[in-house]
Amino acid sequence: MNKDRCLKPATDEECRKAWLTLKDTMDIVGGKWKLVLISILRGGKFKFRELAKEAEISPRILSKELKELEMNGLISRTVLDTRPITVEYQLTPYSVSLNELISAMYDWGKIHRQKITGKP
Amino acid sequence: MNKDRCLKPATDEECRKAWLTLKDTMDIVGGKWKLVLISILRGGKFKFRELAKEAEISPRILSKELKELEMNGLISRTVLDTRPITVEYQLTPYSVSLNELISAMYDWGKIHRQKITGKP
DNA sequence: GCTATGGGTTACATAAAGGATACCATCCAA
DNA sequence: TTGGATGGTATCCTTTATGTAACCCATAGC
Repeated sequence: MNKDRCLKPATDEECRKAWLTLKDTMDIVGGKWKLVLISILRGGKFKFRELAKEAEISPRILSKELKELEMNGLISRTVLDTRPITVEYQLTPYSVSLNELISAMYDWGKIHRQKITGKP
Repeated sequence: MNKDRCLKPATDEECRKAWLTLKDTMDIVGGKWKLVLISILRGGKFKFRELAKEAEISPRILSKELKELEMNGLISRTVLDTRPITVEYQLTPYSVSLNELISAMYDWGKIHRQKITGKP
């Protein structure tokens, strides 16, 4: 099917698949924190508490979000043999595949803000 | 700032703005129904009950989602002078500005599914 | 008046997401 | 043996999102 539009010639099944794919993406980078954490991690490696402080997120939620991002191959978790141990989180090479998407979201957000505020 | 990465040289303030912009976008096209409705409306005009049936969404939620999409200029609502009156919803020309974003979401969803399932 | 159609709204209930706080475990150093 | 650093968990609670069912309003036909 045409990826840009779900036009009438497409079957219902094809249309459904199209937005299921969109839904998959939303499930993985949607929610309040995923893109915030990815944005922060674009700045380099962070330890658990550093991330918590940077994002102003509670440890419970941070822990959950990091697990989900790791499960989806977007970040890696490295335990360092220090005393006491420290854990570093960083983006994986695979996470680069999100660049276009994030860029598109950022661009549209700017376009839309211009439209709403009327400012250039 | 560099729109692709939030690197260390950027100030905290700039980083914050970057993900606030991402958040704006998520607020408008995120959630369970927005992209589903936009996808459906790419197929043409729909009346209220047609949309409800097509998306399998309850009238209460549909009403709310349509109002939000309309407020953001993405769809238009036209009352037709029929008996009883009917109301048509359709995408606005502005909604075309979302094409790149939706395309990027769709592409990444496919890429990611391939990675997860291992299938081509 | 009774019923049907189209476009919703209201009131209520449940599910999912997010947050605050305290706490646990380990290691080490004073 | 007490206390700080680090990486979390456990518990409880609030807020937001979504769902269900019934209902309201106008009009038209019978």
